[in-house]
Amino acid sequence: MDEWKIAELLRANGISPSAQRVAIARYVLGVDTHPTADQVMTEVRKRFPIVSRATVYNTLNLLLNKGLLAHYNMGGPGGVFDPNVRGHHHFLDEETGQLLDISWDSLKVAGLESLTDVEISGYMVVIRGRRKKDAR
Amino acid sequence: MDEWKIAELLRANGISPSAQRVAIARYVLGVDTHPTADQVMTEVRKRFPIVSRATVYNTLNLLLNKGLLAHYNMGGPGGVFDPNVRGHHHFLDEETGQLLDISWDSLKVAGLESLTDVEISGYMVVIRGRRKKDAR
DNA sequence: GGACGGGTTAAGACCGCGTCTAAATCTGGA
DNA sequence: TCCAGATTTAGACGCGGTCTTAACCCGTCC
Repeated sequence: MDEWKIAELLRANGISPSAQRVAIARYVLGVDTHPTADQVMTEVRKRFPIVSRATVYNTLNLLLNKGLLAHYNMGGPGGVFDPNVRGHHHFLDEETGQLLDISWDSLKVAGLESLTDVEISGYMVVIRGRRKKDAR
Repeated sequence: MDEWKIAELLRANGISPSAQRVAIARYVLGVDTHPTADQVMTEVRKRFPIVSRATVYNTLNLLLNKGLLAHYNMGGPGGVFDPNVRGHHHFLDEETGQLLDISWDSLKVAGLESLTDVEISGYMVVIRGRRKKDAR
């Protein structure tokens, strides 16, 4: 996504698109991995050398609040960010700690209707395991 | 569970049952909530006034390594411990941050067999939402 | 009994992640 | 251009958790 479109997107969500914010959003909304805040900072600084830690966190929190980004705390220390805000599931590789996406349609969860006393706003399946060596 | 049985259990897992360890294990293996490390320390100190933070963490990690305890990092800061190590699902209350257990049998996940390139060692469904006021 | 030695504990230093604060800087409108 | 509000920066701070070091306990050997 080019910078213009990112700026558009930010504006559409009520965020003034400063240079720093565009750089951060451009990176984090485009990844197909699940970067930590620190990885975001490192990557953004390659293009935009001096961005303070506070600005990175501020911007990530802005994007979170606007629903443009999701945030998980699965294993390991520190949460990870995920630009894929549509429903999907996760696979946590126990060897590497890597978190991989599993498409929403590949799994079905039955029995949610039995939870009568809660309003469900979302759910996901979290699978832990290892990738098979021969299939990698 | 009385102290004798706790000591037995620890010994059976190769942990020498010191007084501190028994006090910690007795509390954390008996709760039906999901305490943080800090809550464990506070509760244990009610019975065993002076236990250092290091000892609490050491013991919790011992129990984790022996598989007597599980540890999650869902929402909010700091992980929580769970003495229920059999499979079950979780409901995360978005209002209070509370984490509740959902029995394994109440939900069914279909489609796991489509993940052919991984060895699954475990999985759970994580549901986010709010408890209905009128049903509480 | 007294000395030794391994395992356990205590207290506090330390570290990493994230937030907060205060001051400097930028931006856009009058 | 000038001003006011928004944004950014650097560093202090707070919290959760780990590490270090010394003290302690307890069984064994002399």
